[in-house]
Amino acid sequence: MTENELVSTWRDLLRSYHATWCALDRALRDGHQLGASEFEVLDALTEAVCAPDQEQASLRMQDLGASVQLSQSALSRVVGRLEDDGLVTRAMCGHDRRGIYVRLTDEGQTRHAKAMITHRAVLAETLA
Amino acid sequence: MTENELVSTWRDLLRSYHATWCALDRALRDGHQLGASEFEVLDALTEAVCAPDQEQASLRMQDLGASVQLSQSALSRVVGRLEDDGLVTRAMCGHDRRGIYVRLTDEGQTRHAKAMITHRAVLAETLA
DNA sequence: ACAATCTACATGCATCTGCATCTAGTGCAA
DNA sequence: TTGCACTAGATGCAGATGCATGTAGATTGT
Repeated sequence: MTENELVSTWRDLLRSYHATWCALDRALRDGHQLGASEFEVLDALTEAVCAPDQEQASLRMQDLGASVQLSQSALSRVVGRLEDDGLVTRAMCGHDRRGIYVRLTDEGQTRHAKAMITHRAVLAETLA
Repeated sequence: MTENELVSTWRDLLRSYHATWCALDRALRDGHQLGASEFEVLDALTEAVCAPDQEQASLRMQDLGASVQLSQSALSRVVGRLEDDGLVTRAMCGHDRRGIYVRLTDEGQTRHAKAMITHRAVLAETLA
């Protein structure tokens, strides 16, 4: 890949990323009172395969962090907002009391399910 | 493109974007005291093809805005920082006194030329 | 058992961003 | 000319982010 190809690949990437992210954020905010980051976290929680001895649909912060493009501090705050909104709960982890399990509430599942329709629609329009 | 393909395309896009942007920002900041947005603007100015009756390497804010993934207000502030840093100058546009021409200074050209090496290197590593 | 070290998550702080709005200048219409 | 709508760019403000650090709990070596 030549340097010029590299640069124009990067510019295309920037362009699609921004267009899609902005469209997603606006659509989710207008239609579902969710930011794009909030949705990413809900989406990761929904998709999480449950490990054997964990509660349903719950993930440790660090596992969540691995599926989401957010720094550790940003993730902590996004989860905080979701908790304030009643969409997730935080629970202590029994065998490692430093750990926090994040679990979707029923309302969280519902909100995510509705928002997902918007999300997929925006992707279909914008990434086409 | 199925919905699943769409979603995984989007996730890949998110991942490469974040990895590359963060790497760029860190490398440019550490090595050249420039944020990634500042570099984008310098890069756009450098590449600008000069319209007939305009000064060399200068662009109106709105033309700059078209080449860069920033809102109008964010662009205004990035240019402000670059000006404070002595890398660009703002000049009134003669025939439309609302308009502002942004022009690279010599130091701006020098700084961009050095930073470009880092920039291209990071792209080569991270977008590979 | 205890001290030192490491890990998980939260938080203070500075910075950056977008939205809405403001100011100044342009252009058209009566 | 005067008035009104429109455009270019700057800025107040609220919110989000990352870095550095803080706190509490776990782990390791002696």
